[in-house]
Amino acid sequence: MTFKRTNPLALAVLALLSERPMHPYEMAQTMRERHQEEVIKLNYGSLYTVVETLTRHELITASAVQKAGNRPERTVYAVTGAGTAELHDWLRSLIAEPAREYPRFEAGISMVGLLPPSDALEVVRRREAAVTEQLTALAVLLEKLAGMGLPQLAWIELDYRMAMLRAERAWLSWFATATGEGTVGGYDSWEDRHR
Amino acid sequence: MTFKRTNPLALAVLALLSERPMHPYEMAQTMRERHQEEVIKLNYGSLYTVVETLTRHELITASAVQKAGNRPERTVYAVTGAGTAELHDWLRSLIAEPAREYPRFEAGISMVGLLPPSDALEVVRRREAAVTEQLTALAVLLEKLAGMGLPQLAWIELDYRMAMLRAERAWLSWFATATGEGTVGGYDSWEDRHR
DNA sequence: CCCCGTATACTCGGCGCCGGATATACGGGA
DNA sequence: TCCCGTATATCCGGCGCCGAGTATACGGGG
Repeated sequence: MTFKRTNPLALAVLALLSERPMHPYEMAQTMRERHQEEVIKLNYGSLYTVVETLTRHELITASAVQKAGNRPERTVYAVTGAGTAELHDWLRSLIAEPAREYPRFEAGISMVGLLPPSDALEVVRRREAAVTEQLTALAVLLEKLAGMGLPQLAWIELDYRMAMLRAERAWLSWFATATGEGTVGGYDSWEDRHR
Repeated sequence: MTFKRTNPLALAVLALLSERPMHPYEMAQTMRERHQEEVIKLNYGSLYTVVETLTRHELITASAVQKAGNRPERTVYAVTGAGTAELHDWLRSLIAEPAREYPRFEAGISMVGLLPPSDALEVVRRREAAVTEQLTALAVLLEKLAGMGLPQLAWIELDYRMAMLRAERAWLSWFATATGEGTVGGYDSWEDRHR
């Protein structure tokens, strides 16, 4: 069976191992240091599962079993040729081909008519505030990274995320206003349903 | 153990059953007809699992077992009081509180430096084209729904999605241009790494 | 009247993901 | 020297999700 590109954590593993061989725990540490866990969900349990799966598909191999002092053994892995190929191909398709991902907010907002308009207005405003907070937090982080001398390419994903969050905030602001003024299409029957 | 709000399909089930009692297969049909599967991932296997879980938590109950002709038995479910409360509360938190969702594109673009600049430019342009296609497809669908007399509130999630897609397209366009011109921060070392 | 494709309605095995458990080593304070 | 909190490194049971499989009924063409 061919390798299924499900968990992006596997992508991170391939990327890390193409720098140098590592053992799983070290991969996790490195991801933390580089703020990669902001972008790719990291979970120790999943990490070991992913490493095992990659090994089974011969995209990485156990290159050594170290034993320093009396510490538990640690298995060091290295990327194979097929692994490097997989990394690049996966990366290209990840960027080139948008994938349907079913964001939870879309599910929520699609049912907003189930809430009374006043409640809807309140929760949307709360989200707007939360998004604004995320934006300022990102701006701070970005300031810090740029201050450390990192080039834009090193935090390009944060740039993207900020653009998306700004767009979301603008939409939320519009929707809140339209709901408050009662100018959103279908407002009258919406209000009628809730009395 | 308290009910975990993981699968949004459970939200759809609660919403459908607060209209009227249904059996699982009918829920699926209804979701299809209303284009809900565009927003919430529908899978028969998951549907039955979700229904069972909701039953276990007494958010819905099997209200009847029908047997029409010689067809297989079908179990009809109805929402309980606790279920209605859960629906509203879940909905409110889904809208009010942004959840980290790790979009795959963020993972991809964060590693774009691993590709040579020319390859990066190509795949980003391809995504830009794909996003544009999605936008025109959505515009067509939206035209159709509006033509059927449905109010804006009935397709508000498509409105949101279009706003997000437009923002993404704008960002992709900027990034492609900056990469092509070599004006993205860190371009020189990026190019150097790939010769 | 038979055949076969489609619709109806659900079932089931497998697998990946998660979070908590496990076990040892190290370092600093009392 | 003892204790305990933190770091190191991995393991494992359970569960939810997925997609393919099953079985019957209906309806239209030949």
